[in-house]
Formats: sequence, C-alpha cells, structure tokens
Amino acid sequence: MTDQRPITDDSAAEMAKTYRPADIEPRVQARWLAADVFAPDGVGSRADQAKQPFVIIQPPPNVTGALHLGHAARGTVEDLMVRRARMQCRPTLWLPGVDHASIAAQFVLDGVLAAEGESRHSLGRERYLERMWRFMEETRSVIRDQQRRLGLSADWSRERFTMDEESAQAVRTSFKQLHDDGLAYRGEKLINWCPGCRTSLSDLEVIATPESGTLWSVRYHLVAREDATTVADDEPGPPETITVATTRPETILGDTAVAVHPDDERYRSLVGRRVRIPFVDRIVPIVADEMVDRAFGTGAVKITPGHDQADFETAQRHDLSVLDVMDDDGSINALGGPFAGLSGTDARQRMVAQLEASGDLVATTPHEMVIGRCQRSDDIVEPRIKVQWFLDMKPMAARAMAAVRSGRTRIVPKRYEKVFFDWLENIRDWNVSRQLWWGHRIPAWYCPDHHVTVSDKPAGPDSCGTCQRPAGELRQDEDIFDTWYSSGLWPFSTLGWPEATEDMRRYYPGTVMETGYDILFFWVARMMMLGEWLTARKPFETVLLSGLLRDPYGKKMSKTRGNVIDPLGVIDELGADALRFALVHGSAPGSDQRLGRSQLEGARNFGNKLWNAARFVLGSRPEGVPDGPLDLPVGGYLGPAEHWILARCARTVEEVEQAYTTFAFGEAARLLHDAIWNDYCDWYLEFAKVRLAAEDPPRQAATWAVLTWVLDRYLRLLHPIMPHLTEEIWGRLPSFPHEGELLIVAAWPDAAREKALADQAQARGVDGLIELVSGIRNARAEARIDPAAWLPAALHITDVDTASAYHRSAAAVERLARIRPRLVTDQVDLEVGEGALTVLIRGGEARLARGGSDPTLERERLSKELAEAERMLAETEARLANESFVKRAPGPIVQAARDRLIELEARVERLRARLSA
RNA sequence: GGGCGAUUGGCUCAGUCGGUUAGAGCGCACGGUUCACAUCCGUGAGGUCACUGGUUCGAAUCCAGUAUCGCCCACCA
Repeated sequence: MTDQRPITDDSAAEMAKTYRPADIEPRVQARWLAADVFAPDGVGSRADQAKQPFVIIQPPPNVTGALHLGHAARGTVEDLMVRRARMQCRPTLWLPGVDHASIAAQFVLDGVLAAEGESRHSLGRERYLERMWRFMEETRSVIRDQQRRLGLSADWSRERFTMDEESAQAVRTSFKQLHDDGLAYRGEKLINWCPGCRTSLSDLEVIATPESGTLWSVRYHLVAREDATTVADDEPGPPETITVATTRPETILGDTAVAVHPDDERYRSLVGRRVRIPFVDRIVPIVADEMVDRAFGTGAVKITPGHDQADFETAQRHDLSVLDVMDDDGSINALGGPFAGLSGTDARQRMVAQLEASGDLVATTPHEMVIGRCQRSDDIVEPRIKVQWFLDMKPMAARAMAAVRSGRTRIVPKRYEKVFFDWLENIRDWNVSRQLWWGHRIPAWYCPDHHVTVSDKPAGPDSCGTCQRPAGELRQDEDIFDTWYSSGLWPFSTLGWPEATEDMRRYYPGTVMETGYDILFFWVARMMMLGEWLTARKPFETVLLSGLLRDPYGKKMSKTRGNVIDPLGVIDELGADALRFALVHGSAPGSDQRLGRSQLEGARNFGNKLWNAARFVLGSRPEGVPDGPLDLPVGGYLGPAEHWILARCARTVEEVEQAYTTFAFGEAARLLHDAIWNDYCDWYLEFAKVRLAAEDPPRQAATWAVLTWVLDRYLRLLHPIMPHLTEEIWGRLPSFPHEGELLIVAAWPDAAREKALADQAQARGVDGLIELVSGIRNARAEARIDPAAWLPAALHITDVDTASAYHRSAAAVERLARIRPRLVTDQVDLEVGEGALTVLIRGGEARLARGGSDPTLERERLSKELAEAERMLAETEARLANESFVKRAPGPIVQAARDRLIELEARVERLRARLSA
C-alpha cells in the first residue's frame, strides 16, 4: 500500500496561516469515516488478524445525557489506547453504546412531562413507556454526535443500547442462570426506600449524610396487668416506666419491642415485662439483647424492625413481629392510627408535642447523626420491609477477588485493589428490584399459588414451573431491574452472549476497561462478579481507573456551583485536539486533575506551534526534491544537527513508548510537548534553516528529509492524543516508502530502528553547541546588548565532538548566537577587545566583544557564576573527602564526582583569571 | 470508627531504581516587528521538596510518627 501522496509546494500554501481546528477537525473526521478504519476488520484498517485483538471497554454514557468533561476525559483516554493499538496493527474493537439509565432517564422524562402538564401517573405505564421510547429516539443521537466530535474512533456501526433486544436476552438468561444457581432469590427483607422516587435502592445509591438531629428520650409505660392484651384491658396510668431514646419518634408507631442489655443491672428486673406503645393500642415485650449499647442514651432501645436494620435483626432473634407503618410516599399509613396520612415530619412534630403534653417526653438533646439520602433525589431514604429480588453476591465476589489475587485481572493503579477487596469482602446481598417502569422487567412469573417461575424466554414461561398452570394464569413481576444489572453484563452482552458467537470468541475477554474510580463498585466490581460467574472467564484483563476532574481550585465541577467547563464549547473555540491534549496532559491514573482555562489555552498553543512548524517545513522544500516518496539519506549528507535531532527523536520514541505502555499518558503528552517544542522547534528547525539556505542541493535535500522524517515520527506518536491535527499535517507530508494513506492506520514507530539512524558522537557535539549558544545569549542579555547586534567573537573549543560539530555547523551557530567569530587554537588568542564578555562551556570558551555594554554588568555576572562554581566545587570536594563515600558508593558515581571535581576546578580557575584580568 | 490519597517556586503539576546543579507550563520581570508561529522568540528572578525522627556514604524519593487538606467505606438507636 505504498502511498502516492503528492508533495507539492501548494501543501504549505494550502495550510491556513493560522491554525483553525474548527475547520480541520470535521474534515478529518469525515475522512476517517469514509475510509472505514474504525472496525476491527475495516476496509482501511491494516490490522494484522494474527495479532491479539485490543478490546477497550468503556462505560456507556446515559442515553439522555450530554457530553460532559468527565465523558470527554474518559473518551480521550480510551480513544488514545485504541488508536495506538490500531497503529500497532492489532485488530481493535471499541464497541460504543448508551445506557438506558432507568432512574436517571425517568427523572429527565418526568421533568419534560411536567412541563407538558403530564406526569408518569397521568399517562400510565404503557403510554409512559411509549413516550420514553420516543424520547430516546430524540436524545440518543446527541451524545453519539458529541463523542464523534471529540474524535473518538469507536466502531459506530456496532453501537449498542442496554435496552435493545440482545441486552434483554442477556438479562433474562443471566437472571435465570443465577436463579438456577441459587444466587437470585425472592425474599422479604429490609430495603432502602426513596419516597421521592418511589422505589427501592441498592445500598450504593444511599448516600450517608451527616446531619444535626435531636435525640428524644421518651417514657414508655409498663403494663401493670399481666393478662392484658390491649391497652384498654390494662389499668390506666400505671406507675412503672422505662425510658427509651430515639432520633425518629415517628417510628414509635412501628415499635414491637423494647430492648435492654442482658447485663444491665438497671433493667434486669424488667426483662420479660411488657410495655405500652404510645399512640397505638399495642403491648410489646421488653427483651434482652447484646446489640444494645448500655452507655448510649438511656440504655433502653425501642425496637422498630420494619424501619431499622439493626432492629430487624434483633426482631429475628426474638421472633418479634415486623410492621411497616409507612406508605410509598413516605407518609404514615393506616397502622399509624391517629397519625395516618401525615407526612413523617408532621407526624413527628405532633407526636413530640403530645408526648411533651403528657409528660412522657423526658429529654430533648441535640445529636449529630448520619442519615441516608437518595443519590438521585436527595430525599431521606427510609428502610422498609418488602418482598423483592436479591442476589447473593458472596460466591460471585469470591471469584472476582480470586481473579485479581491471581493476577488474571489487574487494577491500575494498584492501590485500588485494597478498596476493591474491602468492598467485596464485606459485600451484602444486592437488591435488584426497582419499582420503576423504564428498564428490564424482572423475568419472574407468579401463579395464583405463589409459585415462582423464572424464564429466559422473551414471551415468558409456558406454564408454572411448579404446578404447571398455564401461562395465562401467571402474572409477571411488576418490577424492573436496577440499571446497573444490565450494565454489569455489558462486556459480554454486547458480544452476543449467551450465544457462543464469533465475537465472543475473538473479543472476549476485553483488554482494558477504562473508567473513573467513582464507579468501581457500581459497575466495575459487578461486571467482574457477573462476568466471572456467568461466563466463567474474566471480563477484561486490565481495569484502568482514572481520576475525577476538578476546577482550577480543586472543587468538584457541578452545575449548581457554576464551575463546569462545557467540552463542546471548548471544542468549538479551541478544538477537540486542544481539549484532548489538556485532558491527557494533566492526567495520572487514579488521581484527580484540575482543569481550567490556562491548561486549555496551553494545549491550543501547542497545537498552533506544531501547525506552524509543519507549515514551515512544508514551505521550505528545496528545489529539486522530487515528488513522491522520500528516502532518508544516510552518510555524509547529514550534518551534526541532523544526527542530533534523529538521536533526540529516537529517545522520544523510546520514552513515549514506555509511557504509553505503563498507562502514563500524561507523561507521554509532556514528553511530546517538550520534544516538539524544544528539540524540534527551538533548536533543530533553527539549525535546519541555515542548512536549507546554503547552496548545496544534496545537503538541502538531506536536511529537508530529516525535517520531514522527524516530524513524521512526532506526528505518529502524538496522533493518539491529537488525532485531527496530526492527521491533517501528515496528509501533506511527503511519504516514506511502505506507508499508508492515513495516519490513523500508519505504523507505530519502533525505537530500536530509530536509534540506529543517528550517530551519537555527532549528536553529543551539538549538545556542546547548544550550551555555547545558550551561554552567549545569556551573556548578551545580562550585559544588555542589543539582541540584533552582530558581535565579533573568538572561540576556543577543546571538546572533540563539539569542535567537530562546530566545524560543520558554524554558520548556524553564528546565526543563533548572533556572533561573527573566529576560531582560535589557544586561549591566549581569545582577545576580542577591551572588557570582552566571557562564556565558559564544558568543552571550551567564547569571548565576545563588549558591544558598548557596561563592564560592571559583566563583572557581576561572572562573579555570580564564580560564586556558584565555588559552592559546587566545595560540595564536591567535601563529598570526595568523605572516605565512606569513596568506599561505599558505586564506582560510576564516584568517578562522576571526580570528573566533576576536575571540571569545576578548571571552571573556577578560568573564571578567576577572567575576573582578575 | 476504619481505610486511601495529597502536601515540591505565586498557581497547576512532573520527578523512574535513593546518586552530579530538583524540572515544566501558567504567572512575573527584562529585552525583542530576524521572512513557521506575538496562540511567538530570547533572557532572568523565584524552591528550608509540610514537620519531626530514623535508615544510608548519600533522602524530595525508603521507614516511623505528627500536622493540614481531600476522598472512600461504615446498621450506635
């Protein structure tokens, strides 16, 4: 597939004088789509099908969502890995998709409906779901288009939705399997109830929130007549009481016991007696249980098993009845007697007032407590007793942990393994029932005799699995699954599971699963548990956890704070590449990053820099360089600077490769930024200009070949991070043999091959020249000499490599340092006039004409340098004088110190000589 | 209550296996209309590497402790 890209002088002319990402990016994206390079077997892909496929797994964004900065960050990192793998000729699969996000989507749609004067309830389940599907059609493309605008190279032809039929089948099959395995069960347990969302929630969706509350001490009256069964049977106003403490007086209505500690002397005699629950006609026992903390409150606890987890467990131990005194909306139900119909808060107020009036409120103390709130609606979550579906996670957790312990699945960064294990070791059963409408209906059917039949068939079971009653008499569970259940199946449900598809065979397990650490439990752990259990394989090799994005002050970005950065606004203004670069540049696995205007502008400036460098290179093609693919000339036509940049470039290839391999993408971005800006633009381009200007066609051609070759390497390395800009420039570059037409499928550079191109000794010489030029610039600036003035100078270069490099690049050095030098062989000849400037480098010395500057400035500068050199000399001497250093430090370190000592001695001596002159 | 992370110039962050003089960007100061780029170029100032102790010939780096900040987990009513 040798490329015939023409290199015309128009290439540069065509390039807009200013870098306009908004013009370039959509054009480049269209080019990729046309070439069909995103699919693993895409027409334009050069994937080697014999290679191990690279499969990325991304959290599918919510279908109703808009691209936010977190999405952009995730997507950029995922895209970067896929692009690199593609350039390494691996077949790559990035299967994009959206999540139906049941509760979040209902939240959004309910808002839309409210604006239309409708509601979930006014529509009813069927019409609501129809409306939801229409809403999906409207919103679904939004996030996809936004992801594409970011330049994500996912295989869009495979886009999936967690509510599509394939996912539905995976949900049914998986649930049936878990039920058959005894891990899915229906039970009556305490669940988390959000009265606002009117559904149960998993423990993860309940946010513990600190709150200043009140601890009320309430007196309960003991029953006087042992045979009393109702309050009416008892004597009025019996004298004995027991005082309990509660933060939620309204739950008194659900009390079915009072508990004390078995060893508590204060209450020992009361155990086994009975008390009257205020407000309701109920008599309950006093029980002894070790769960009671004698030191807290009064040491006596009211037991409300229907609304408290600990109480529920106590109730089970003592065989107490469990009462739910709450309605779905959080109000008190009929069991609450006089308070039925009131909201929890209202009931509480009235009850406290009445208790106070009756004298049974003994104390009111402020109390700091933690209360559970709904992650979505912020409502106070109430524990309630319900019959719902649960998953016994312990056996699955054991497998997920084993996968990480054995190294089959790796978590990056490693420190999150501990967090992962802690959670899995203490995992509790997962309540998967949701009383919502938008989502996968639980595939469980009940017959009139309450037999449960779980079916994986789309139409449900033919008959009751226990009593064979016909399907017509069965009723399906009204509830749907927690959204995260279908998300947990994502790595394999998207590949055709439960069928043994070709995709499953080739692309499962995935290679890297990338996401933010905030959904480690919600999603990652569950994918691993479900994947290990259902497919008997790990779902992916590596878990790459990224950090969260924060504003420049380290605050979480939120709409209410108004500190959000809209990625689409950034893309429009500065470009997707700038956004991507900024996101990658500041990132490190597992660490949060701050992003603000300055980072984004810096990234845009970098793009601009690269654009202009390319414009220069393309515009400077020497006459006579033929059209068509170039060869990199070797041998005599390359100058020292060419060897230097080739050596630097090879090192960059190696370092960037290392960074990409270790997921240190921020480091890769920094390396490329510095290499392109400093090595290439600041130094090599300047050297090259001089060489291009010389009337020496073979050398001009060689220089230009190196300019394009090195630029080509940088573009390849940078492509995963800034794909559009690099693609655009690369398309205008002359090609080298054996290359494709699009950078996105061009070959990834090989460090060893690059290294072989450069002569290290010549490269070292240029390091000396750079030191010389920098030194001269410094001296001139400090002496306040006109930067444009050409100064007579004398050079005495002792280092062999530097001298050789100078001989071959004198014109460039002169131009960069703005000097008119003569080369001398002896320090005595270094005089260029009264009060000359002195520049000392490791491998030589330069003297510059003073150019009318103030001699005291020069003396100050040299004095400063001398002081610094003396300080370092003293340090080095001290170190070498230390016997144990010389004895114990490794040889090369000691030798380095000795070399340094010699160098510093010489430097000090010369500086002293110049100062005393 | 348990756990994790961070602490490096004014700001944001690099800093590998402990080893010469701790780097970069932004900001700041000075100087620049050199034909790729003012979204730029050149030069410079600015750092007790949070603190205390330890290990070591040698510590920003390893160990222990302290402080401050941030985060996660957690059924004391």
